Amino acid sequence: MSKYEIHQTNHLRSNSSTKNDSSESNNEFEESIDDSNTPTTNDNNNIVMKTPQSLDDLLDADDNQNEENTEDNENDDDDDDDSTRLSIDDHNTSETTRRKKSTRKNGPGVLDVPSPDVGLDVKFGFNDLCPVCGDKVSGFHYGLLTCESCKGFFKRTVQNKKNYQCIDKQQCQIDKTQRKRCAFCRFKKCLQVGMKLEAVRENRVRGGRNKFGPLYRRSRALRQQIMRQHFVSMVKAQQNIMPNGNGIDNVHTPLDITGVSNGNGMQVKSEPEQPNLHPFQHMYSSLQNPTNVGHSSHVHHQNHHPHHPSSAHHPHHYQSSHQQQKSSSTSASSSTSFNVYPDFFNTNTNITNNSRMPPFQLNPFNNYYKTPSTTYGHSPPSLLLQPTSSSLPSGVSSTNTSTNNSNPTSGSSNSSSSPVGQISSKLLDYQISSPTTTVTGTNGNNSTSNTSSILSTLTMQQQAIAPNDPMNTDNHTGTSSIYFYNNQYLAPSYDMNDSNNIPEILTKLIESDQAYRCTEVRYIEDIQQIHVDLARDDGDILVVCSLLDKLCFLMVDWARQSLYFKDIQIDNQIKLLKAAWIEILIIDLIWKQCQQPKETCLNCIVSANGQLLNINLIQNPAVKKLAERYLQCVNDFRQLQWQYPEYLALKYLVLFDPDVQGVTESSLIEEVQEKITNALGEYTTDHNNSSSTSNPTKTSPNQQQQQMPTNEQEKFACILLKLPDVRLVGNDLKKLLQLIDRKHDGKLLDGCLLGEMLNGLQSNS
DNA sequence: CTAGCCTTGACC
DNA sequence: GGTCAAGGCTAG
Repeated sequence: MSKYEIHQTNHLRSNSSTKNDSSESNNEFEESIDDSNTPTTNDNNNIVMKTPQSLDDLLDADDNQNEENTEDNENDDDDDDDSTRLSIDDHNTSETTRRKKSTRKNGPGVLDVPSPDVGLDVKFGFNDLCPVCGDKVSGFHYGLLTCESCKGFFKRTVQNKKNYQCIDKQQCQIDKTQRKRCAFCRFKKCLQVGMKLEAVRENRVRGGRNKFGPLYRRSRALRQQIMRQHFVSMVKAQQNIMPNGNGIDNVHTPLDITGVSNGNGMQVKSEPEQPNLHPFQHMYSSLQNPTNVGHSSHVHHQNHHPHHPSSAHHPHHYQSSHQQQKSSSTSASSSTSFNVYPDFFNTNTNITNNSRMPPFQLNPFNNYYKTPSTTYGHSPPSLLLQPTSSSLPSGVSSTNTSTNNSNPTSGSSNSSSSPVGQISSKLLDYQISSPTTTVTGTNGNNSTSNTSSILSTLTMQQQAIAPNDPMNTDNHTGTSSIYFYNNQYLAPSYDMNDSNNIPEILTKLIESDQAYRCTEVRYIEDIQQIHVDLARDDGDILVVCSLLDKLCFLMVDWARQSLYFKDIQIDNQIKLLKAAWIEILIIDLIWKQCQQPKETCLNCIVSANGQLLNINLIQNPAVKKLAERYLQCVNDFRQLQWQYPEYLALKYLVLFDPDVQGVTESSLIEEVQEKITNALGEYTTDHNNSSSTSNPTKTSPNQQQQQMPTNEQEKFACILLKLPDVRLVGNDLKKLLQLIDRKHDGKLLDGCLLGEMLNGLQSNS
């Protein structure tokens, strides 16, 4: 079994193991997020009409310059799309017929060839495994590549409104041999990996195609690209071994990938029996709110009432969505969802009992945004570094902080106790509180504080610092950007002289990122002043949320200045960000932690503020499990010897998801995604250094199944296949934040960017 | 009930 | 007319 194959299998195991690790939370999470999404969003929509606005504002600054560049791209994309589709379809046309013939007898085969293909699969690692049970994939079914049996099982379950129960702890391992043992866990896993309820037709109409066609097509195209990279890697690896090329008789050249002999006289199908699913399309697109595409009634109900009373009272009782509907009217979703964290904040009556707090204090962020003399009023005095506060545009910040409900300096219509005003004032406060006195000075943007838009302020600051002059930052902050890089925040000190053999696109990404990091330094200083005290009864959740909120801000700031992204229409930018923000955030954190010596943070999460957070101090078991899962991700990436260009590419791949609902420039986005995918594949081929350290030196049983690449072609796949784990962590984090927010009647994150992202994701992801 | 195989039909 | 992802059928 190839590493690639192992990895995918392990991904499945990983899902299962993480389920074991956090089975309760996982399951509960799963229900609670759906549960919380809709009502919370509804609530917020009712209460906070402005929610998208601040994000809009953040992005609108570049609107003017981005409005005119889509048409050509769209045309180009269409061409690309067609060509991609052509190659695929051409290939499929010949292959499918043969496949149908062979699979009838041999079962659904990824490579459509009988036993000899096992060796081929092992060799290339391109075997597709059902994300539910690990059996061989027979095609796209209900949204993703699954095996025939899981397809049928899913169909029967949904059509017949099955009501399963788990006799164990809802943690049953689902694999090919045990998938019959627990229908409850099997169906749960079907949903987890992303099988779409709405793809099961209520009217049982046969034939035809569904609305997922384009998604499937893109998936295939991306999978083909992955395979192409594998072949390129394989060829290069072989050439390294046998420079004369004689050693690659059985290795397909990149040009052969749509139909080549494997050397055994067998036709190797590049697609759809391609490498593992592209993470973005199915495995990785799992656990999303089905609302995106949900049309059938049961989907609708699933979305709105996943947390039905029966599930709360009978944890082993799984109801079909239809049945959930029946019971949903009596569901107290809010209360039941909190059962996930029965002891969360229990001791903090000041927080949980909102009635004791004056209105503006219901939003604890006020404490952090509004305290005079510092942006973070709650921070321990020792951490209240003076440069920040002293560098605040005096008068601006002090005025801001002198009141809890207005931002006079903004001159904004938002300045009031309204949610919009809170957002603006908070972000502006954050913005201005950054040590950027030189920025405001150089740009003459005293007007900054007078502008009505947070974004315009941000834009002013962006313009103040020449983005391509890294040293500018030093002048402004008195702190070398290298200081931060060497302190391993996000961007390492990357020697562009090492850019030999780096794909041009990645070089551009690096340049873009490094330029941004220089402007980012001042914000990082701000963030580094935050101190989290996990020993607090509430886990210092307010500070954590404040930190995350600022990271959201940074992420938006980064994205809107990033290569390619700024060429996208603003409304699409918003959609992409809302869909990807949590994963980008997680990736950033993982990257940061990967830059630290492993020994220094074995059981610690390296927070964005540089603080080491010992997860053993986390009181809540579910949260602790989430932290452990996160650390597992960190460990996996660390073993991959994840490199800076790879990290950047991954962020871009997450961000540029053409399947985000409502995005209108999907072709352009897809083109970027493809470019980055190709570049990443090329880079991992040329710059792999993980093989020497890839021997699993696992320390825990759960990790034993995790596999790391032994060669470059597999590193590429392993990196991509880590995305599902990133998403799982991100989803759980979102659920946690939503639960906490709801625990505070939605006022904890009300009016801040984090809350906006959190509650706005429903319509986009 | 499972899962492999067959039929259907919108889409290309 | 081919594709392929739906639903249907049925032996085990």
